[in-house]
Order: sequence, then C-alpha cells, then structure tokens
Amino acid sequence: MAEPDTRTRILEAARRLFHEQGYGATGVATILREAGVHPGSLYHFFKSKEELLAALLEHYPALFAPIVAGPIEAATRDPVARVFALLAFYRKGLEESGCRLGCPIGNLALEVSDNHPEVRPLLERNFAMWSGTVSGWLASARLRPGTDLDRLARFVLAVMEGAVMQARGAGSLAPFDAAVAELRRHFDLLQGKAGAARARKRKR
Amino acid sequence: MAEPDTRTRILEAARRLFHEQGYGATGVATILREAGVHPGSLYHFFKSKEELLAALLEHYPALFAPIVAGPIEAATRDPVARVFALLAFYRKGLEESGCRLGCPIGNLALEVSDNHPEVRPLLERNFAMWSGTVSGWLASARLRPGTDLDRLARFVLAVMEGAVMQARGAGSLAPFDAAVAELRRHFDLLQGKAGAARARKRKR
DNA sequence: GTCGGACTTGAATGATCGCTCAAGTCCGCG
DNA sequence: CGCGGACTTGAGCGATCATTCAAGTCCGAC
Repeated sequence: MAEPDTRTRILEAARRLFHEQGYGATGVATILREAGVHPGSLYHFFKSKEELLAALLEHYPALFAPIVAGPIEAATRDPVARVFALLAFYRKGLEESGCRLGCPIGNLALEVSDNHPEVRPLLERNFAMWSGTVSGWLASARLRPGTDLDRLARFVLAVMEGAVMQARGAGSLAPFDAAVAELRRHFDLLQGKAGAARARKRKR
Repeated sequence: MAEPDTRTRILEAARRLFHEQGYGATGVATILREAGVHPGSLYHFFKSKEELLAALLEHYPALFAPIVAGPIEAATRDPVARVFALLAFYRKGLEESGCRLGCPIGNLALEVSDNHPEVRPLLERNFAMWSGTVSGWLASARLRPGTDLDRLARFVLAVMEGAVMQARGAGSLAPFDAAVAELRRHFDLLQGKAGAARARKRKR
C-alpha cells in the first residue's frame, strides 16, 4: 500500500476531522498534523480552509454510490428493504461511535450554511443525490396510488437526519430506533399492510 | 420599558447570536458588544462560555410552553392540527429569515454534542420536552389502534429537524414543504383517511 | 457613617486562529 | 547539463480567541 499523495492525505484528514468535530471546531493545524503536512503544502492545493471544505463536498457524491448505495443494491433487491438498509447503515455509524458520529453532510449543513453561503449549492447537491437515489429505488415499489416518490424520498432523508440528530443529543440509539420504526409503519401503510401485527411477525 | 438587567442582556444576546451563527462561530467579544457589557461582567455571571450555553439550554424549556405551545393550544383544538401548526411555526421562522434560521436546539445539538458531552443531557431534555408536548396533544387524537404516541412524537420531531436542515441547505422551503406534506399523509393514513384525494379537498 | 459584598470597568494575558512567503528540494524536459 | 514549474519546508504574520484580574463604583445593612 503506497503512501497516498499529499492532496489526498489532506482531504482524508479533513474529511475525518470535519466529521468527528465539525468544520469550525477543527483547526487547520490539526488537519496538518493528522495529514503529516506543512501549511504551505495545504495552501498550495487549497487557497483557504473553506475551499478545502468545498472540495470535500464536491467529492462526497462520488463516494456515495460505490460505498453506500452500491453494496445495498447488491445485497437487497426489494426497494423498501433497501431504504431501511440505508437507514441501518447510518445506525451502524452511530452505534460504532457511541452516538457521536452522524451524517457527515447533515453535520455541516447546519453549521456552515449560514456563514458560508457559497457552499449551500454543494450541500443541496448532496441532499439531492441522496434523495434521488432513494427515489430511484422506490420507483419499482408497489405503493399506494398517488404516492409522490421525490417527496417520499425527501421525507426519508428528513427522518434520517432528524433521527441521527436526536440520537446524538440523547447519546442513545432509542430516539433513532423510534423514528425509524414509525417510518416503517408509514411504509407498511403505503404498501397496504394495514395489520401492523401481521407485517411485524414475518420479519423478512 | 426598563432596561433589562445585565445577566438578562447577556443571555438574550447569546441566544440570538448562537441561533444565528452557531456556538463556535460566535465569539465572546461579539456577545459582549451586542449586550453592551464588559468581559468582567459576563465572567461574573458565567464562569465560561460553555456555562453560558448551558444556562441557555436550561432556560429554553421554560420558554417553549408559553411562547410556542401555548398559543397553538389556544388557537387549535384538534390534536393533529396542533402538530401541523407547530410545524408551521418553524416554517415561518425559516421563511422570515430566508431559510437561514432553523431550530435553535437542533443547530446546537449537532455542533456541540461531541465536543461538550456535559451539555448532552440538556439537549435531550429539550428534545424530550418538545416530543412530550406533541405526545400529550396526540393522546386525544383518534388514531389507528396500536399507535405508539411517544414514538410518533419522536418521529414528528425527526421530520421537523430533518426538514429544517434540508431547507437551510437548499436555501429553499421546497424540501421542508415536501417532508411536511408526506408527514400529513402519514397522519391521514393513521386517521384512516385512506382516500388522499378526499382528505386533501376539505382543507381543514 | 462605614463596611462588605455585588457588580462594573477595561487593559492585558497567552494561546490559537487561518494564512503567507521566501527559500529550498525535486524531477522531467530541452 | 541547466532551466522551470510543481511541490515542500517551516518560521512567522496579524488577528482573534476565551479568559483574567486589579481597581473601582454602587448600594443596602448595620
């Protein structure tokens, strides 16, 4: 495994640190230390800390398909099951970090959108890609007539982000699981599985 | 209108600034300027910036009932309508600020929960109070049997926070409205209003 | 009247912030 | 070999960060 080049090491360190501590709370000095790089190098590739963030946000959508969506699509055929596999992915991230690490985009969205308006389009592109993927999955689901798939996908994203937020605040997975369980119910109803008891029993 | 006392002016300035710019991005110097106060005074009342935040988070639950929940309860009797009036309240905040100001707790939850674990219980208390209020409202709603009200309330909170987050990222109310519309559908289904078209027509 | 504690004043602290830049190394190309 | 551009080195910039503290004002209690 050859040492990755400088630019990559910087991006990787920044990605990890922004995810763990947030953008504002991460000093450039920390990124430099973690990447094993000197200030001049960083500012050779990125003309500011903010542009480093922008580069990261541009990079994210390219990672989502291979790392997150792909494995789920390979392992799961049923469209609705895919959605919940996606939520399980975020749950795993929460669990493994003691409810500290959430969605890398969502974290930044609230922190950064005000003070740095120029990254807003990048945030929206990430959200759009995420919900677009979910919407694409659901196209082949048998849902009640009149279901707006884009709307439903935005809804799933909202539930996920809100659930992650509560879990991090509480330091517990309970609120996350509660929100996901209720989302499951919504899908049950959309699929016409009215009797919750029966649907619950045959747990895939 | 007498000038409020120093401690109150500090809290008020901090509340506004933390809401507008976040905790980390707000310097103590800014708080001092906005409150018209000298450093010594602030540190007389609060032994650190972090304790100032804690005091704020302790104060919030006391504001929710009179300012948010109270007026809604007075204006609206129907439990489900109350929930959507609550969501409309946050929508108004987004609209009036050009999608910049979201939920004051949610903003802080993601930013602060990692680096300052001691405020986590306070965040959770705020979330619990919010969802507790919603849960209380829904107790008198006629929903499908087997509906878990606390779970449903956590779900509503997740949708709200996630919707606000997307709206701020996008700089548009569209994702917010989409998420809320889908939540409306969930409640329609929970209330047995299967025919979406009919339910949509008699718009309250 | 005077004493003491609550509160204010505001200069100053060291640390850390994001960032600059002149000098130097390295390597491919002529 | 020698030139030039890509990249690295690392000291150091001014600004801002949260915080401190000695001095001073104010006011109610005795």
